[in-house]
Amino acid sequence: MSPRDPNPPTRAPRRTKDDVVDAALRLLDGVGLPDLSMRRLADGLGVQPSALYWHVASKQELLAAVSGRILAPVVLRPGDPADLAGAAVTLGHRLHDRLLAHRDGAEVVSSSLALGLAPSPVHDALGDSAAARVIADAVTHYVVGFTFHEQQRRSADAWGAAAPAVSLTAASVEGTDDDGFAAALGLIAAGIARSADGVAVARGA
Amino acid sequence: MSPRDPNPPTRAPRRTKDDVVDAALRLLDGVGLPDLSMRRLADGLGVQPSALYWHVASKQELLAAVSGRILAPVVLRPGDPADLAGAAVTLGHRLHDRLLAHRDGAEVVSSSLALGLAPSPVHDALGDSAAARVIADAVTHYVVGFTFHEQQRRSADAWGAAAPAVSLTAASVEGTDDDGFAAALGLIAAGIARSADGVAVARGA
DNA sequence: ACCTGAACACCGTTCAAGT
DNA sequence: ACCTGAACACCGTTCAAGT
Repeated sequence: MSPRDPNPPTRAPRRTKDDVVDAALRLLDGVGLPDLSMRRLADGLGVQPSALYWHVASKQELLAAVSGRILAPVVLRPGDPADLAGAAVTLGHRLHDRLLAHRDGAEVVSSSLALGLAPSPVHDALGDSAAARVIADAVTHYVVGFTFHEQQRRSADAWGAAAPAVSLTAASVEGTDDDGFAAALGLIAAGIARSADGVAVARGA
Repeated sequence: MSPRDPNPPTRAPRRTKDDVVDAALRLLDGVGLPDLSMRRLADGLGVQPSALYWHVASKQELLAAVSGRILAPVVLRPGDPADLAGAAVTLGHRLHDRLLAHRDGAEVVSSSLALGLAPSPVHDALGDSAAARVIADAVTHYVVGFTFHEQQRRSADAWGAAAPAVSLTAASVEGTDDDGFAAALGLIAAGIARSADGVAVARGA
């Protein structure tokens, strides 16, 4: 065991920032955002709470990294529509899917985006022309907001079955949310197709 | 001073739920959502923290009541456009204005709406036809999300002047946000006008 | 009807010190 | 480089008891 031994004596296992973000994402899925505390996270990693602050500067920065993980697959891929409207709709659905893939995903991403701590994947994918920015804004805020609402409804239904409200009016139990989601996204797409470049809108008081 | 004296001896001033909500809204404007605690609120009212729980069941219920106050003026008024697209745009601008009128207004309203604890004024104003619901969803989520982002940007700029980013690309310093906002809202309006009733949208993987 | 006092079970974050 | 130990300054909420 020379000082340069490539296999030094096994020391206590140490963590990397990636490990911490991994653990945070799994804890999020396990207990939800309200119960995702730095102390619980440290517990799961077998570490003191203060140790986390060697890896991340704050809880907000950690949640931004978690958001980055959630959003990573929201990109344009070969074979995707080349026109702005088509690409925007594709990205919108992909974003929706990713947010639903993790408990409270929309809420986590919503605040990270608002704080400017996570890059917006739709903006990144569509480029930074003026028209693209407007479209990315509309799609991103609509999808995140809709999914946030959707996820709260689901967890409320799951916890207490406090009267399924007026869900009788819906024909299909599972298809309803997705249909409403797709319809409004189509609305935005129709707006993109119609307004092309110049958008005129009357300012209502 | 009979037992039925209409002007009984002045007792210690007591609070109503309205007083508590008023104080919460003023405290929100003063210190922002992260520092709006039940203890601070109780302090301002000259009361023990536990006393608040006689008036409200939880902090979330209190914030929902605050949201209700913020959103109260978001209604259709005589003289407003009668068509769905025009009414939706008018309500969108009115909602935007109300959210900006209070510190962290968009964040407070965003979670109250997601939790279903505050009624959505755009949905209420547009009625509950299938088309109206889709439009109300698009407008509400877009406006709340955009304004949430906008308010975080503003308070970040205000606190630390940590590099105004790429704001040089914008011609007018103050008009920029509003222009982007109106453009995307116009996009949605154009979608409403175009899709009329039947919306066809291709589901991108 | 409205509130106090005291407690329960927690938080995020900092920082000197250890290895 | 990575973590411990201990503390600081807080939280939301409950509940018996007071007036």
